[in-house]
This record gives sequence, C-alpha cells and structure tokens, in this order.
Amino acid sequence: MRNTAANKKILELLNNSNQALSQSDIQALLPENFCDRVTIYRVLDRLVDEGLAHKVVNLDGVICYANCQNCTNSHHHNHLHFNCEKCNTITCLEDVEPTFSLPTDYQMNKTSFVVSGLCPKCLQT
Amino acid sequence: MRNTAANKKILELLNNSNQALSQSDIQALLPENFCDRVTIYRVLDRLVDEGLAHKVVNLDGVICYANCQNCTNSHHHNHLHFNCEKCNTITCLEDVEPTFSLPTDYQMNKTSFVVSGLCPKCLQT
DNA sequence: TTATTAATGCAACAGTGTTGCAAAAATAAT
DNA sequence: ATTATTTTTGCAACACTGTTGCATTAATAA
Repeated sequence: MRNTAANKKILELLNNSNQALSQSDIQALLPENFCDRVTIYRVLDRLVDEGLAHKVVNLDGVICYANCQNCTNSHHHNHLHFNCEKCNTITCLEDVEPTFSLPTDYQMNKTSFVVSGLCPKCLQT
Repeated sequence: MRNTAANKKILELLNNSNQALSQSDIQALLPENFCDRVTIYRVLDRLVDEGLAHKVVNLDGVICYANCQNCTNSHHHNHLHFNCEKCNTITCLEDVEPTFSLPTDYQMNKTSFVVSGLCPKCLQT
C-alpha cells in the first residue's frame, strides 16, 4: 500500500476514533474536497485487505470500519459491537467476546456481533 | 393488518423458507408482476410490527426477514444467524444463543449475531 | 350498501456502494 | 536525476436498496 495522503489521513481517523466509521462519517470528518467519495471506499477496502481495519455492519445495513487494535498476529474480531439507537454510533467492546457453539457441520470464518440499545452517553440525557 | 393477497403470500413465503429472505429474494419467489417492489417493503415492515417476522442484516448490509417461530409471548431473537459466503443464504440457528456480559452502563435492546462462513450444503461441494 | 380506513401502484428520490477509464502520483529501476 | 512501472485517484456513470407522497383501489366496519 502506497503512502498517499488519503491512506494516511483515513487510517489516522480510524485510529483516533473510538467508534466505527462509515464512508460518509469519514467524508464528514475530512477537510472539504480532500478526496473523492470513491477514494474513501477504496482506501477502506485496502485497509481491510492489509489487516489494518475491520468491517462492521450497523443495524441500518451501513458498512462501518474500525481500526484493528489487538490484531498483532492473528485477527480476532469476535468482540461485541454496540450500536446506539439514538446517536447511531458503533463502539467496539473489545473485551466482550460472546461464547457460543456452532453446529459442527458449519464452517465459521467471520463473526459479526452487534448489540443495539442506548450507549452510556445517551442514557444520561 | 388486513387480509390482503400480498400479506398472505409473503408471510407464507417466510414461513416456508428456512432462510431469511430479502426484498429481492421475495420478489424473485413471487409470481411475476404479483405486486410492486414497494409493497413488499411495506408488507415486511408490517410483519415486523405485528411480531410475525424479525430482521437480520447480512454481511453485505442487506436487510433480510425471517419468520418468528418461538415467539409466542415474548420475542427473543438473540439466536445466531449463519450467513453463507458462497450461496449467500442466511439461516436462523434458533438453538444457538451466544452468551456475553454487556457492561452495565449500556442498555441493550436488540441483538444481531451473524456468523459467516460455509454452510453444510456448500461445504459438501 | 355506503362510509371509513388500510393497502397498493406509480413516480420520484436519496443513499450506499461499484466499475471503467484516463490522468496523476508514488515507487522502483536505470 | 530521469525514466519506467505500478498504484492510486477523480470523474462519470451505473446498479441496488430503501423511502416518501399522492392518487387509486381494496378490505373491513357501520
């Protein structure tokens, strides 16, 4: 992956955010006319390919991206994601890994655990 | 909810399917020109409101619908959904309910547990 | 049978995500 | 440093999913 302005800036945004971000979130955070919409999609794809980010689909079906924090060697994104129904943020709860037993005739590849409700901030108000 | 052709037929499709279906899945299963695309969306919304179906978002962000089987009194859709990466079907694994402990400052409302990989059928071939 | 209310079809729209292709930028090779 | 190579970008166009408004139609209630 080349060291371009878009790559750097978008990865930086993901790293500095404690929430998973969608393409439109990212576009809103970037300076105006920083880059094209399509570029953001492509950068995000690349970051996932490179193992620097992972995908989460929120309850509306919008694909969001979060940085990979504890993925030094192997990826493990079985942690829970919390999707607030009020402020619509997605937070990675890295410490919460649901346990379950998949029937043996299924072969698991990835997991997507999303719980929705109210986040601590929105509960206060 | 009124007893219309669309309501009956679409609920029947969900009940007869062991997979969660999207709007386009349903349209493909219905006779040609059976009803408008918008009607399918509205029927599905209604079925969810009435507690006859529940939503699942697949890994592509497409919203799918499955019938409610064990929801006589209360709804409990904390069961696992399996999204096959090859045939792209979503199966409700009603018996598999992941366990986890949400931090107390979060208020849970709904869950969405999707595991992706290969389903038994696609594993054989 | 009529009145009321819900459901439908159609058109239009917004948002998300993808693709092809030429131009531009970053890296590698000379 | 200059050129060659390869990746990345912007733009236009497109496909798909999902929603809304409004007039018409169908289902239920009176």
